[in-house]
Amino acid sequence: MSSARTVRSEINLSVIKTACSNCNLNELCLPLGLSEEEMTRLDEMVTLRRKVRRGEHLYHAGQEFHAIYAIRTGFFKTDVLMGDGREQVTGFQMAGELLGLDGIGTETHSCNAIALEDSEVCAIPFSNLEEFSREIVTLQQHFHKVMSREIVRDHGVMLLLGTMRAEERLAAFLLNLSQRFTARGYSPADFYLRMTREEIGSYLGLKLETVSRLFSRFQEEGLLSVQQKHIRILDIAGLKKLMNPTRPEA
Amino acid sequence: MSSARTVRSEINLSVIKTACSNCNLNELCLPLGLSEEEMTRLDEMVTLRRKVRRGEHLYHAGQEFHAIYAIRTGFFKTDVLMGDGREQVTGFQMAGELLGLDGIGTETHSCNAIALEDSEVCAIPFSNLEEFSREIVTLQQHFHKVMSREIVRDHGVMLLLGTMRAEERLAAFLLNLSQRFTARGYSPADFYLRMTREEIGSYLGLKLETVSRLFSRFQEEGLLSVQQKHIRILDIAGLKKLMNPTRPEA
DNA sequence: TAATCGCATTGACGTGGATCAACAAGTCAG
DNA sequence: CTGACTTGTTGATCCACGTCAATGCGATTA
Repeated sequence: MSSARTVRSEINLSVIKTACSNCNLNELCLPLGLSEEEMTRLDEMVTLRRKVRRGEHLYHAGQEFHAIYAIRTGFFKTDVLMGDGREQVTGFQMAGELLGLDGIGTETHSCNAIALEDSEVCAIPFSNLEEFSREIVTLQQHFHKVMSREIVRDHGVMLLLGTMRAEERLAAFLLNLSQRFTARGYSPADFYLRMTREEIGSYLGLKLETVSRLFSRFQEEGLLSVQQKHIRILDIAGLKKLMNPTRPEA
Repeated sequence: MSSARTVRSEINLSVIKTACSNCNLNELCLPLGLSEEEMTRLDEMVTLRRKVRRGEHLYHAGQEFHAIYAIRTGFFKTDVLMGDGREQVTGFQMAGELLGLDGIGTETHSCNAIALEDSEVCAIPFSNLEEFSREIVTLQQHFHKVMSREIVRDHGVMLLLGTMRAEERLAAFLLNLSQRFTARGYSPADFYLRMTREEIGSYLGLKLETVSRLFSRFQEEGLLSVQQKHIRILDIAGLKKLMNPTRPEA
């Protein structure tokens, strides 16, 4: 149906045409809720696939913005850097999630997006996205929801950073990962972390030593089994209780 | 030109029709960038004015979402509450800024919006906003930018909460307020805080005593003059230097 | 002008997490 | 397999900020 899928062989192999309509992520990603017909129209949107290898940037802070990226496979972190080198990780993103929303406002990316494992993304030129979302109401609504949910997620992180204690933060973090892995069909209780202790710490506003100690303590307490990056959650309820301590008095 | 502005006298006075085209805030608010003709079309959008008195909620977390609110006059805070009563203030909003973006994703507000002084907002039914932004490209683009900037702002708060020390946080907070007052034509250096020390502390991830002590210290150091809620910034450069300490070594 | 109330200031002291430091365990190149 | 390097663990100590408590101050009402 779309002759645009023909790829001239001399083109860089890491940049190839892709189609939402036969992507198994479309239930998690931008096309959610679109009819088959709308989805094939979405395919017309010039979406290029791009490979990003572990450690490489998908985009840099300061770089000009022109596309939103949907993660096809892999795992990313986004961060912002302070003048003196301090880093704040603002999020970890996995398959089906969008990257680059931060760039719309100023037409310049405001953070760095770095692959934590070899990954593949679909690039969606933003002008196309805006054009299509004027025509396809479902797409417009869904896109607005995605942005709004990002804002709500950020508020959750503020709550975490502003008012939770270290152990609550790590528990919240693990439960969040668990839930997202589940949504992707992976085990809720058994997974490999793609990020270092330092990156976890940066995200949670803690130092890597504190994160490491907490992992050890959670293990001692029978909540987790930890072998470096391999985590098994042994007591989900216990973790949840850590996060939501019933108020001491009253 | 718009007969819709006729107000039946029996209608609750706190809910009256309003028009963007003769609002002096339109350079800061949603209509930014619209042509005169587009602006008059925007007026057709059923925008109702609503008064919210000091201490009252504009909306509650959990309440059903149907409108975005543009602040006409006044000052708000938004916050999220934890099960055990801990509060995280997620932002302070002033004239021309939008409230309610958090509700789009789930069609339910995820935070509380509370007036810190007697205020007035314009309610913009979200379905209308989506409809109009399908027709008016400028409006669509501007709305997307506003949402994106909210995300970027939130990342800034994460940076603040996750990696800055107490004095850096307060300096950043004051400079941010100063800049926003300036954009509204007020003095960059002389203003009244509308929020308590506790609310500032909640926003900055600090306790009210720490905030109070920092105000005192900044005053001793000649950076500020503080008399309760009346702040005069005496040394903007000094505050900026506090926020961006040149790295000690290297 | 006194009484009440909410908010702000200040001091004394305690502590959660940071810092500093040593070491262990992976990982990768050759 | 070896050595170099990155990442993770653990202990000892420190300190920025929290906690607890007393006092002050300004606004409001009587």
